[in-house]
Amino acid sequence: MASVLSRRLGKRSLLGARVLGPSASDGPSGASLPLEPQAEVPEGAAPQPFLASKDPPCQEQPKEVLKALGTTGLQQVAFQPGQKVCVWYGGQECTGLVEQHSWAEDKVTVWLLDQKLQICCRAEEIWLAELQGVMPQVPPPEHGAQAMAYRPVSRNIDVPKRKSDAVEMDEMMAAMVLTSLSCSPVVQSPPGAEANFSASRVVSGDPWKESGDVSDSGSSTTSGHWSGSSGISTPSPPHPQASPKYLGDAFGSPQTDHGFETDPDSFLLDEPAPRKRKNSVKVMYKCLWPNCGKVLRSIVGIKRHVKALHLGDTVDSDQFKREEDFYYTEVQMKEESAVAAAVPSAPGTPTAEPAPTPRVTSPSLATLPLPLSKAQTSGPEHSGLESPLPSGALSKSAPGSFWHIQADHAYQALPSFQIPVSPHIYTSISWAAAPAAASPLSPVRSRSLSFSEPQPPPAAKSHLIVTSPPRAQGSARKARGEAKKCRKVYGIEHRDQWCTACRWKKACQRFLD
DNA sequence: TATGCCGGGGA
DNA sequence: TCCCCGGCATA
Repeated sequence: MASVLSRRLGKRSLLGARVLGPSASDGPSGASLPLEPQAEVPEGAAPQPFLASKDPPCQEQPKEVLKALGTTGLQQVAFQPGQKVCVWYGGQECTGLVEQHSWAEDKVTVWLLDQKLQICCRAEEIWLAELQGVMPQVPPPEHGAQAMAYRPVSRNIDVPKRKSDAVEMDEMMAAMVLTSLSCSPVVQSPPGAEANFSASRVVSGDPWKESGDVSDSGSSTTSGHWSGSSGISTPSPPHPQASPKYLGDAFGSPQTDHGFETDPDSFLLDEPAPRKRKNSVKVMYKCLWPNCGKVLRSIVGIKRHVKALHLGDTVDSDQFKREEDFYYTEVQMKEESAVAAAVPSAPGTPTAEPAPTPRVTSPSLATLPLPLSKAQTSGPEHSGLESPLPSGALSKSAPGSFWHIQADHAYQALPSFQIPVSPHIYTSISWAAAPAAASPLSPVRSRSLSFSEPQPPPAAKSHLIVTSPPRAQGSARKARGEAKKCRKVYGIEHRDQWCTACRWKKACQRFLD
């Protein structure tokens, strides 16, 4: 556990290092960015600052102008490529050329002449340069088109021809934008900090290609995730809000740094289940979500499962990032059962239906308090698992007194038994220090036995060896008591004074706890 | 490392 | 059944 824990903590520490900081956008642009899902970002996911979508001077002007022109809706303005427009960007009004106007999303891609970069914003945030009197070098051919742009009629423009391309491009841009929003915190930086950088980058190369590099600048590990896929065709990593279809991808947490998320997991994916114990105990990961109980073999799988199926859309902000860590638990089970449990549910196929074997245990797990808060789950494992256990027949019918009733040789009256298979098990909250091991005789395991016993369908679990309650209780390894044992009392040199049990290295019968 | 004790085995 | 001990878990 320690390794896993440390690794997990390590991941968290890595996450803590991610740069997606508050972005401290003091400018007009950054301030509105996180709150405005519609806000656009320069395409290419470049960390270019975004223009203020809500900037009053920006919006009022075009509104008035358009209203004056009898426009029914701002969104109806048609911009044509090459059109010279004004846009509020970087706290100032900038002129640029329209590159594309996506009608479907009402977004306009504008090439800023001053900044020499490309931005994407809503049509309503753009107004024609002529109306401002800022029409120095408008190409004559576009003049007529500009005039038509004032009319909200798309019929004057060859919309169908452009629409498909524009939509496609805008979808891509939107994807990249969303990606950059979630991956590249630099995007939210104040314009001034990035203007030069972005400009130089864009000027020197294809803006589309910049996404990957820019992502690199945001986080070195982030690039590993999607810079490779930042090609023109599929640039978008999942964004749960925008593209729920990507929920299946475990790394779609919107506000998380995908790079940090992905890389450690990819390591974990390949590594064998940590801490295999001598008795072929295999570590599984069980979903603690109520009524789920899915068991997967890999952390990646369980995270993916939790994220995709349970957290999914709720993962919306930093405070929820990696929340899935708290919805799964490590489970140790014997190899055979582990395999049986793992086979039906491959990590790569996170489905809602639990694996056969784990499902049997799920009712109990379903009673677990949902670890909604870290404080709630920060307790040791038994806080979650053992509390429901006493309801089991074993626990109630076999108090510890039974053990104490045993005679001096009680240990001999307790034939050893092995639990061949089963979800016996100790579980531990993933980030809590787990017991060093699940000894076959540990009390934890004993509880686990009772924990598994009330399972309804015994027939379906024929592999579960039903053990007699007294034995189950008696065989539980006694917790180390505070009472002095013969060895301590009499010392090793007076071994003859020890109780028989102590002499035989059995549980002391003289100084019962 | 010391202690407690389970599991196993020999007598 | 008595007795012992290897080995493991835990403090």
